[in-house]
Amino acid sequence: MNIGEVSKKSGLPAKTIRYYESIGLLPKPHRSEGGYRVYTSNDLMTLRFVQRARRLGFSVGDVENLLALWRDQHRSSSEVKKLAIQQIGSIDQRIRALENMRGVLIDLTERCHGDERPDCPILDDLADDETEDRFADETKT
Amino acid sequence: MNIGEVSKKSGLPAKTIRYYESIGLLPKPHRSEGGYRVYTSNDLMTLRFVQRARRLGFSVGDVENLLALWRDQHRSSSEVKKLAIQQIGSIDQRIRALENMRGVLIDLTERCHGDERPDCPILDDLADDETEDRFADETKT
DNA sequence: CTTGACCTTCCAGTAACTGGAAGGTGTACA
DNA sequence: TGTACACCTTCCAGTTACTGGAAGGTCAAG
Repeated sequence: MNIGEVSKKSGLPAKTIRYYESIGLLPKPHRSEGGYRVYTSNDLMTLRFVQRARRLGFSVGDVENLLALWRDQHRSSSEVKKLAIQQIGSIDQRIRALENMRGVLIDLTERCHGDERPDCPILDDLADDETEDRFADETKT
Repeated sequence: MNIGEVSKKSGLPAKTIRYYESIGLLPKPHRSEGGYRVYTSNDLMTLRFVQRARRLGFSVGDVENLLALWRDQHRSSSEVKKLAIQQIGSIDQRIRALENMRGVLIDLTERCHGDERPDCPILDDLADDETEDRFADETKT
């Protein structure tokens, strides 16, 4: 299979596959006479694995670890689970941060009449000295 | 005020303030004899505004628009509200994407016993051909 | 007159791609 | 046999929003 085909079958853009190869996440595939990358169905499985792990929000570095564990017949499932649980933690943090933003924005838009007039609590609050803490980052608690 | 002071008072790192200046988000401040940036309390207000808008997740480009509206006495509040509502929409999207990831990960970790043994549904599902759709990106709906 | 905190510019690196240019390959069709 | 066209190659640059670090200038105190 050429890169275009595995790209379609894995859901990873060809550019991205080459990029993953260049950073060492993926092993270098065989090359045809003409210099084209040639992939086996095994390679395709790896690409699928990578694509799914990325979709779950794992960083490229994490995917590297997951791939290593996947290939290691002697891994313990606890190592894998640990990575997954860390990932859930970081996702939870991001969700909380976004929900904070969302809350403030909802409040601001509800108080803004949104018509021709220039006065606007959104801008006022962003500028206002007294409003300090409503914009604070509460994700550290 | 020198940059260190406005940095403390605005919550923006000095590096970031210089960076914002370099990309044209902030106007060039006056300079002292020795070449130090000198900020007025007006400049400080702008820095605070920027910092708060960024904390609400607005992109630097959005902040530029918000700043322009803030400075424009003839703006209509509807323009501001529109930006805020767009921002809520994009936050909602991101939250939904993260919640999808979270759901899949929770399910995977619940099914993984996490002990010494190597067998692990997390890796199996990432690799498995039959598992396709559970990893699909449902944020487009 | 030196120490130390603070400031300056500039270059490079981060994450994870993405776009585009310039050019080679492979094949189907006239 | 030619040529059109899709597909492939490498390489360089750009994206977002900073951040780190080096090399060196400024300023106030002691």
